[in-house]
Amino acid sequence: MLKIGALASLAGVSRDTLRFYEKHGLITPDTRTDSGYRLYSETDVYRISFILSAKEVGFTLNEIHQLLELEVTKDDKSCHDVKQFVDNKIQVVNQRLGEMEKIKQSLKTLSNACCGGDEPATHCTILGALSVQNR
Amino acid sequence: MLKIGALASLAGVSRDTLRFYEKHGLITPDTRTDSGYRLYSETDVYRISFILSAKEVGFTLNEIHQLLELEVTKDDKSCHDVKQFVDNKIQVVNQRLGEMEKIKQSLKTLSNACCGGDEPATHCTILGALSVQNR
DNA sequence: CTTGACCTTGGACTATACTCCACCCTTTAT
DNA sequence: ATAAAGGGTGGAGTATAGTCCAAGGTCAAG
Ligand SMILES: [Zn+2]
Ligand SMILES: [Zn+2]
Ligand SMILES: [Zn+2]
Ligand SMILES: [Zn+2]
Repeated sequence: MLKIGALASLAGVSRDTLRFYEKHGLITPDTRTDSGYRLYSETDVYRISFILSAKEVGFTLNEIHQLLELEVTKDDKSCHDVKQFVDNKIQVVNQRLGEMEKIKQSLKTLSNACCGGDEPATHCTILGALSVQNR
Repeated sequence: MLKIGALASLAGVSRDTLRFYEKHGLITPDTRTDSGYRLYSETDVYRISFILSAKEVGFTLNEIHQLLELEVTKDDKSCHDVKQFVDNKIQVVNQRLGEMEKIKQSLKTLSNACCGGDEPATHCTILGALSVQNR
């Protein structure tokens, strides 16, 4: 049984983060001492590790919450369910990637049109382009 | 002279948004009526248009604030300054793009390793991979 | 003179992921 | 016995970009 500080240092997060995750349903202490201290099991280190790994590949805490539910109920879930969840996320990431690519192109167009010289920017095409109502 | 509702509908934003932008220094009414109503000049339509255009190419309100300052003081600024501002932003967008690309790759690797079948997910490689401490 | 449209301010709420704080209690060590 | 280390709760603050609401003032028309 680990107290919050022990789990925190084993898992590499702060005590505050653990309490935050608890508030958001990502982890719960197994019990409490009589004085109210949280007591975690050793396997919770892996649970935190799961959370951190999932965060690293771009899942939000909310999505991780859903993933953890998949994990807990994995006897009732199929690989199909899990894979679909990930594939969904890939779609979302792809979409966002497309948007950012468009933004980058717009910025490049803007930048390329500007002379970049040392004269006053009164004639600057960037400032000009932004001032115009485009849609 | 336009009251807030008129400017809002001309510019295609809400009255609340205009007051929000004012609070953040992006726009200020020319005057107020005796009763306290905000009065804007017609050219403020273009100012809002500038803000919206800049938002569309990915600038944050904070950055737009700086851009607007460039615009106002364009006699003292050079094209070089303006271009540099945009080029900076391109760098930031590029970095973010790289991060998201990495995330996408991780997700794809995860997805590809999963059989996607209808059997229980107890053996699922996705769940497995996330549980393992990677770093 | 009253209704309705429009305006004012201030403050609360949304999502995301925490961090930091005050104030207090418990446990451990000297 | 006492001090330090660690734990508890509740609430505020961070950044981003607003939205929504309440309570009240103003203005034109019927
Ligand atoms: Zn130039
Ligand atoms: Zn220029
Ligand atoms: Zn499988
Ligand atoms: Zn699987």
